[in-house]
Amino acid sequence: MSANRELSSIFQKFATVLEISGASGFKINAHVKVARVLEDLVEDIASIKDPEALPGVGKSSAAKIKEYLTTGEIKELDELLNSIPAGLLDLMQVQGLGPKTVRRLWQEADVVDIPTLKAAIADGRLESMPRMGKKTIDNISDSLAFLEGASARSRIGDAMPIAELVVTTLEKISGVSKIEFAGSLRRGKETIGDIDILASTIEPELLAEAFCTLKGVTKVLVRGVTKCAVRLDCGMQVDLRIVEEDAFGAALMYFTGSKEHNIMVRERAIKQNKRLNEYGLFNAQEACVASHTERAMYEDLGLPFIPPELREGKQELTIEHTPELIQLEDIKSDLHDHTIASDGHLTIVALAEEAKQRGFHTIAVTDHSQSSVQANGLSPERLLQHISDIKQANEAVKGINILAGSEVDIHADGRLDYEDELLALLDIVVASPHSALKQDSKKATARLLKAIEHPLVHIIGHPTGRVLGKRPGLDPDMPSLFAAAAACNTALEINANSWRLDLRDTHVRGAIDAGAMISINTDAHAANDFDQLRYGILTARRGWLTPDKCINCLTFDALMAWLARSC
DNA sequence: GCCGTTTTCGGCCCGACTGTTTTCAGTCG
Repeated sequence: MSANRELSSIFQKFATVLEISGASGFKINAHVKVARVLEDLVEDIASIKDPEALPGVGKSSAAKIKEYLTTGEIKELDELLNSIPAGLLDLMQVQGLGPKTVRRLWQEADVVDIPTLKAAIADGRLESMPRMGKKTIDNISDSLAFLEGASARSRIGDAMPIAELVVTTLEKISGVSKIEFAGSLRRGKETIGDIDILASTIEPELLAEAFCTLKGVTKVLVRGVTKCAVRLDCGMQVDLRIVEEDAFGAALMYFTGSKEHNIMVRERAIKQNKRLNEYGLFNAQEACVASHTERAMYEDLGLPFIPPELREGKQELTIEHTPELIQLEDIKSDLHDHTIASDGHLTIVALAEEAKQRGFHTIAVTDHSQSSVQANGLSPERLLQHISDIKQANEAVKGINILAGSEVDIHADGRLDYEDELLALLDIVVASPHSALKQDSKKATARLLKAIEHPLVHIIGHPTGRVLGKRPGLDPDMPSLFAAAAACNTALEINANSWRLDLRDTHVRGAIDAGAMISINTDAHAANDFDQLRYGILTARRGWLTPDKCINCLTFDALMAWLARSC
């Protein structure tokens, strides 16, 4: 919900202002935590009577939330903002500049924003400040230049192949016994800040040297004994940690995070009179009781193994058994794909052959409908011909079932882009929003509800229409969509394309808790689009999805029975 | 500011690296 997003960024801003103002770190963290809770909240914050019931939201934050919802502002924040130059908040985005330095720059060198910082560097004003040597100033200049050209976070679809290339390159270096990526990438987050690589080696110098001279490295940011960091030509930062092999599990757990998960696990250790850090789990006598594998660490803490995708500091520590989360191998069909009939690059047969190679028993051909002119959407006449072509291909291609379908546009008012008589001829109907993606929340909710409740619709494709980093997409009341999807047995899609990942992770959890079924599809337009399925799986796992809640895991007969269900 | 299976008060994760200083503050994750 947009109010959730607004309030989340307001609390984040609050935290930054508090930092610059020199407030207690715990108070700052409390605000960051509230920002995070609001960002992940699926329900509309305005519909929650008592925000204090949310974990991490106390009396004071709840009052601020209510104040904002009623008046559109938070007085305390406004007063704080008035006490410092607004540009100082931008300065906090510069790598290497923290609250102390920003404050000093302001009070001792009249630096109030990025332009005045640049001017201060140019006229040599900073050089006279204590603890401000040439290297520090050079680093600030470098960070400023980098900040101008960089986008904040990378999509998982960009980061994953780079991380895998770094790992496969470095594992060949002499002495390396273990190497794996950790961090938010291992947790499968849709966007990644930087890539964390963890390695064990008997020749650390050799590995550090190989890492710092990797192809594409434009700057070595850190070069220590156990820690190195580089920046790549694509703008991404990669960190390498070198750890003892015996402590690999402890380090992997620590550097996989999330920070919130680590804190929760650490607190659990403390309650058991133990101490946990990146080197292992230690008892009261300081003896290491677990460190080699993550599994051993969790076990000693009395926890089942927690899959990395669940480690977000939410309810994962309350589980009694490791949930059987969905895996790539569980997917037996792809139910949303395009051919050259609309904007795809493959023929029906080529698409089917590609799907067969991936081990699917079924592929659905769902080209665009008539209103998607930009995507060469099919007129009713062309669709009729297409259905005939698909049925013919289904006869010709052995070893896979080809379903005749459509990705039919959901108009702004919720009507579908084909008449019911035509839709009834199809094996499968995926209904998706493609236009009017800025309409208000109320209209978007009504629009999507109408599509979910339509008896001929099987799946809602990329329900919000968001594109990561480009457009936020629709902002409907998600819980009411989940309830309707459960009641009508309409599946909600996780579009696996890494630009979309829509539904997002938190929505997946909300949908399955409400009893709705999920469909994970690649929306393939070309052969290698099938490779993106892994990102859909990671998002699904982050949403605690198990195979029994996903229609793509059904056998062919079960899938056909599900498609034949009545609303 | 938030929280509670010892607690409504007293904790709140903690180590590595850099740059500058000469023993450590600041930043990062």
